[in-house]
Amino acid sequence: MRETHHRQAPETRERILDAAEGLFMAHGFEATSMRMITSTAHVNLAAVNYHFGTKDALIHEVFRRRLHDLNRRRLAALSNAELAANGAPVKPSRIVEAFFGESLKMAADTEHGGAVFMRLLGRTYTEPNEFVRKFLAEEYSEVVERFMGALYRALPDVPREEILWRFHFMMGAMSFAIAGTDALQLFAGEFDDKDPAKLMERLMSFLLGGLRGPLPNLQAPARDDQRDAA
Amino acid sequence: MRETHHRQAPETRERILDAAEGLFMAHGFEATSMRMITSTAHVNLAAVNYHFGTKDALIHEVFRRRLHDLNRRRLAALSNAELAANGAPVKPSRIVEAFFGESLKMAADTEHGGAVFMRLLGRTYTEPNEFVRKFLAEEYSEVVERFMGALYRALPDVPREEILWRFHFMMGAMSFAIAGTDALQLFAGEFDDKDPAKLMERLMSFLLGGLRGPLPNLQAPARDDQRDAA
DNA sequence: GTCTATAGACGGATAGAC
DNA sequence: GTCTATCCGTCTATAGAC
Repeated sequence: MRETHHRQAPETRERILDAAEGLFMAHGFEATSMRMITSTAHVNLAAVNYHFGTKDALIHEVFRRRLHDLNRRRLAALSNAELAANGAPVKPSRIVEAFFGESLKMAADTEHGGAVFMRLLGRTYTEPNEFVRKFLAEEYSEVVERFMGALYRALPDVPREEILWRFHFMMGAMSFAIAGTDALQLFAGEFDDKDPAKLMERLMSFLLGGLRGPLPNLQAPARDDQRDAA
Repeated sequence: MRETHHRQAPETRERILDAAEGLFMAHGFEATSMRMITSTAHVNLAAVNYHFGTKDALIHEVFRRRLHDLNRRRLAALSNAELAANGAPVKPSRIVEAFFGESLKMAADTEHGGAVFMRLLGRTYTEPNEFVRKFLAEEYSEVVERFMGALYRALPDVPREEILWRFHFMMGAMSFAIAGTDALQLFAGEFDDKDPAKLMERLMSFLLGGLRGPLPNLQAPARDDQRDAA
């Protein structure tokens, strides 16, 4: 593996990342060649390998630079909610808002490329590529742990597995919300209203409804002590 | 464009389709080469071009053969619910069950390859590839029209755009439900219980909760009394 | 750090024998 | 319908001049 040079030539480097982000979003990783990236970024073909080493390393860096920021904001939002709760468990709606609200905020940021990135991220959750799955899991591990812990404390009577599934479902809904009409064209031309603020309200309403849905009537396997009073 | 030969050599043809389906699911379209497909199917490399013409045509056929059946079942389920309603609008929960219930049924069919296909389909909803989006939209057009019409009749007081968005969110939740732990490994090893029957109850509970969530407080054009979507 | 040029592998597709 | 052999394009990555 070749050494990367993070500090030099920031301009070229950023141009490559921006171009790659947009092209990955539009065409996927495999269908996006280095040549497409370098010609879009107006840099030389060899510059990518010079700055990032390999295409995989470039992909990784495209995600790392945004996810670092996004997850920091998510954790900060959760910490704020916890402070406001003053020792009591945070309300589930606050937890959901902390996580998905920051997602949608970034998705609404069309000026600094957040919107492009979030659409890329949304589809990457279901990315088959082994190495992409691996580093996404690493980038998310702390956030998942913190948010799941908060939800367990907020919903002590709900089996943890149910909470995990519902969070998973919420991620799916958010993915599609951000992808909007770009991804699935089944409803092409039918979404007249794409105002991000309204999307936020629409999604939150749906997510909280789903989270509060009556628990399914499973023949519970008599687990011991799901009640962690924190 | 080369002519396809649907009736001849069904065995080879089916083996190719099965192999392609599995490999597309595991690695994606671009990362799956013709050579991977033919060696997995134990057929000659040239057989793919003989039977399907091009790789894109093969991809199309992988989807067509399953979607035809799936959408037929969805429409039949909706028709049954409409007959049972006897002229009255079908309950939203019945409509949702008709659509997503058939999805999960196919996802639970591990014997005839339905499970593999549904995981492939789930991630393909967010597929960037232009031509894939296009034929998916075509395959779905009738189903979308029928189900949206049923939901509009069932929820006459809910703005149609809200219904569209919520259905879109539901598709996202279903996608992730089917992808399960395979897609996103954020909760790796934490889903102990993958029983399809329980997944069905879990997902339905979430979807209906989301559908019934209070309508978001958009600066609405003063419609009368939309407290609840269900 | 940036460039040209190219190595070296693999991709989809086809020609033509059987 | 099935096979071998091959064309020709594109890909990632690198060597080496500047």
